Amino acid sequence: MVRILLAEDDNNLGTLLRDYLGVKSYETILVSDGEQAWTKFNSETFDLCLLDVMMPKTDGLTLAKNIREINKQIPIIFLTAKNMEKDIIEGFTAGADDYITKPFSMEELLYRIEAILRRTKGSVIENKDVYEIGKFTFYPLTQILKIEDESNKLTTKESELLRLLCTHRNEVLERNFALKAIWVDDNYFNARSMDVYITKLRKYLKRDPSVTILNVHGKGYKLLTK
Amino acid sequence: MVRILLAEDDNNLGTLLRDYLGVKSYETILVSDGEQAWTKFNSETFDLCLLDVMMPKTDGLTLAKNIREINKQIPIIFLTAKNMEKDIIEGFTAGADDYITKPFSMEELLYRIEAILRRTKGSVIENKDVYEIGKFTFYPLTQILKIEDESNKLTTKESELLRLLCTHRNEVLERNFALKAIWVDDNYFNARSMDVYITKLRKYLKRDPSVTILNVHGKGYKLLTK
DNA sequence: TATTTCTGTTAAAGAGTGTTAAATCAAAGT
DNA sequence: ACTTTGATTTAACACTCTTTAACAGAAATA
Repeated sequence: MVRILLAEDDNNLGTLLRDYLGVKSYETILVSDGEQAWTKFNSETFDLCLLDVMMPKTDGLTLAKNIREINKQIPIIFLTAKNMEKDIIEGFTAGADDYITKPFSMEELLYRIEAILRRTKGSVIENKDVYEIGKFTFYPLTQILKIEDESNKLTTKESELLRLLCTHRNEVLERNFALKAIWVDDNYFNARSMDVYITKLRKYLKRDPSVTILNVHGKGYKLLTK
Repeated sequence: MVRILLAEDDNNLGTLLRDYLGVKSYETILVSDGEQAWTKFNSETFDLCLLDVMMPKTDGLTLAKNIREINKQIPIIFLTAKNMEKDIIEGFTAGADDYITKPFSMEELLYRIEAILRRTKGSVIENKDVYEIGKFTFYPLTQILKIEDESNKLTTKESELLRLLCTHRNEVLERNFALKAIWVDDNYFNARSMDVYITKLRKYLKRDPSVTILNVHGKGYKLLTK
């Protein structure tokens, strides 16, 4: 059972998140300011912290700094407002941590959480580490894509994108979702970068013609294995 | 046989839905509050839940949460009032689930149900992935339309529209229905856009003169294969 | 018949995508 | 610190998809 400490002062959003994460079977403890969060953190054990940056008493960034002093491992995800200075956040999110910008969809947040847990804890989550794609076998952990005699070591970005396509097989993987998940920021240039990676993946996947990455105009991509 | 658990406290609407879904050969069990629904859910097996959000005893959202705890797979569609907070619903409908806003047409609901079953269970429904249209063969998944030697890769919109025409073969596909299904919004411009696509499809289908897309003035289109 | 609304068709504009190559960046070794 | 290597981003160009505009014709309505 994964335990999450959620510090969020907007009570509506807070309970919504707690309930949603609960449904997804994460045990989530909700507190509404930085001081409570600090107290909770010191009296119980958690696997992940979800901290609003703007909070009463102690703000999220300071809180994170304090938490880091006594625990260098625990993943921290910040919930930030859209207009927040990027520099400030990035200073704190270096390392294994991450942040997500309001407003975000529940699905997005869930993806971040799973991604981080996948990296830190080993396979708490349904961390499938083998995908069969037509004649290919894809090992996201080692980033290796095999077909018959040939074996390719994918780069990080290639592998992450292919993995997302796999988890959304036969349905549309939305551009924005993939961008936010892999590139964090979904600006024009990252979008173009992603296009380049789609081309790379298509090149790899050419050896089995029954495998296609289909574009859905204005939406995203669909991985088909006919 | 697909089994649906329908929880709806308005008895008129409830029986109406049950009968309609019955005609469409979904075995539908109707209950009128959240507690009954919970009891039924635990004593029998279902393929899909259709839950009114506002219900006596246990409301739909809470019920869904309970159901989720013991079954992570089953698709849940909420029936919601028009004025309900979108955020709240979306929080719970992320993932494989969906919701539909009252008032809705039966056909609309049916379309949602089929869409969801298509995604979750593999092809319970006429998730036909091949349609024969006169001398043509149409593969909606890969968006390919074949006739004899010629093979055309359709665009997303072309393919979706042709697919809808196929599922309504020999009956009228209503403009509004197609617009909502494909374009989401049924405003003037999208309607004109759809006209353009009808022209495109007719152009493709010219090679077999026994295939016609007939206009039904003021209603929609009918795909005929004589 | 006159008028309005709806449909058919074509072409253009605008936005999105595919691809290749060069530039930049970052890590690792010398 | 310098160089090398490989990954990633940026740039450039061609092309595709979708929407919008424009005009013409058909069907309904008064």
